[in-house]
Amino acid sequence: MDGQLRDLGFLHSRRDDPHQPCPSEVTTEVDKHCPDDPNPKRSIKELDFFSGDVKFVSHGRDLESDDTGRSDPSIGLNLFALDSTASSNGDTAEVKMLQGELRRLQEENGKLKGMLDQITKNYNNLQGHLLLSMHKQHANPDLPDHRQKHEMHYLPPSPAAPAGIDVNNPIKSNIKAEDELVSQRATSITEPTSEGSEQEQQQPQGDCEQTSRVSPKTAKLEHPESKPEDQSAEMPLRKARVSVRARSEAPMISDGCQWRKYGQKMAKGNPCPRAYYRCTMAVGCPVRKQVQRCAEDKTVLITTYEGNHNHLLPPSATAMASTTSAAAAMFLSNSMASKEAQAASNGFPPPYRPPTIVTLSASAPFPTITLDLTQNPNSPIQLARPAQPYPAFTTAFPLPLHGYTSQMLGHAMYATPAAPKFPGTPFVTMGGRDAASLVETVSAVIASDPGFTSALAAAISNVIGAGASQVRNTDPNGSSGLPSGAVTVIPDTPQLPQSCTTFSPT
DNA sequence: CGCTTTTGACCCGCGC
DNA sequence: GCGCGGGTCAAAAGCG
Repeated sequence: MDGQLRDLGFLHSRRDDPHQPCPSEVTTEVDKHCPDDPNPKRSIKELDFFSGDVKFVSHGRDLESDDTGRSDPSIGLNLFALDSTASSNGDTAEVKMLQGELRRLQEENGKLKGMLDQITKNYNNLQGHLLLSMHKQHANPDLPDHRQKHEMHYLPPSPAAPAGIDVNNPIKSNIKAEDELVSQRATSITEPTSEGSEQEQQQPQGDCEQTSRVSPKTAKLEHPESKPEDQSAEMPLRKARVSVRARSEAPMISDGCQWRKYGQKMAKGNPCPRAYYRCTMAVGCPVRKQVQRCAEDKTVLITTYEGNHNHLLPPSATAMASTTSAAAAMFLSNSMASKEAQAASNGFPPPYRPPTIVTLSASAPFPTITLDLTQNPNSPIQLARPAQPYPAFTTAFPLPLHGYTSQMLGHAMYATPAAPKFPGTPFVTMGGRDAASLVETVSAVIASDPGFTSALAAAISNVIGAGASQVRNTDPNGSSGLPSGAVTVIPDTPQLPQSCTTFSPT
């Protein structure tokens, strides 16, 4: 998890927060999109959510890895260029002050690392408990009826989900995802093949893991000869979607996939038109997405995904796909056993008390889980250390970096009927499976903040002093020509080993 | 010229 | 049956 958190890279917005002035001292890619942008059309085109080649390396890591006061050139951010300049100016007092600050930051980094290690251990323990309990539940034929019926709602009617996560069987996919997360946490993730998915589902119930993945109920529902009335009665939710709410001035967020617009409609109750896109990365890809601005807040862009990709996704697309699919899986699995999840969550130790809430509606023909990246119920967000030297982070970076991973999910997650409105519908807390997709959701949360890049730049410049180095953002297309002093962000956004945009348990 | 976007028409499900 | 709204189609227009 250390690597995952450190590598929480992601995401920068091509179009920065419109409410923030373009940085002057700190030069970022955002500068390209200032009003004097020579290519204004491009600049406001899209908010790049999960650009795969965007990297972010925590300065703490730099400090730890290099005590000489020089940053790793491969990282590209010369955080300590001031040392030489200060020395050349003979300002030894300032140098000493900076060195003291450096030591203090190193100590802080060590503390945080220790905290992170502890969290990682607890997380792994929790995963183990969760998997164990899930195995027991699947192996237990005396499962309560309501639980079994819930499971049947979402079991796969088709042989296999084509791309990655078996969103039609979230328990199975979650188990797999968690297994792989445990075993390959720090390794690069390769794209799964659809053949792999098929093999998984077609394998006999041999070992314990597969027994847990393929329950007798699963096998029953996979056979089309099941009574139609049974299916219709047991599957009230014919389609599910994942909606992402993000604040952006751009007409569309860039999620790494290629989309072609095929329609636009005026939706009732919203003065903003709804645009319809289909994935064009592969012929016949069934994935659709709708993009519409929120009626209440036009700065909020609502992107709704539907369907499974039938092709492999580029790295830049897997983060969003994993996020949405994980959210969908969480939603489905949680809706299966909301009571159990709530009971379980209440038993979690404080760091793992699931922070995410889900609202469910049994009447929705198209239940939608909404990743709301526009608000933070835990506001105001503060860093763990109040007397911190990164004021820009506390003001512009809406992520609670308390060190407790669960709190990173401060943004609410909703499951609603198609319209992403949040009335006072009953909600349940998410179960421990949240942890499996924590990183993806966190990445989305960070991505949601269009001011993240500028905040990062401001924070760094605040640490090292203005003008020490130019801080640039990376161009998702790699065309910006990263200077040596640039902030480099690790591209391997942590992701689930599988990826698909979302799911359709039809 | 090929691809994408636009936009009116059409289809379908649902409620009355 | 009718109207409404959501979703899709497909011809025309735009663009590089």
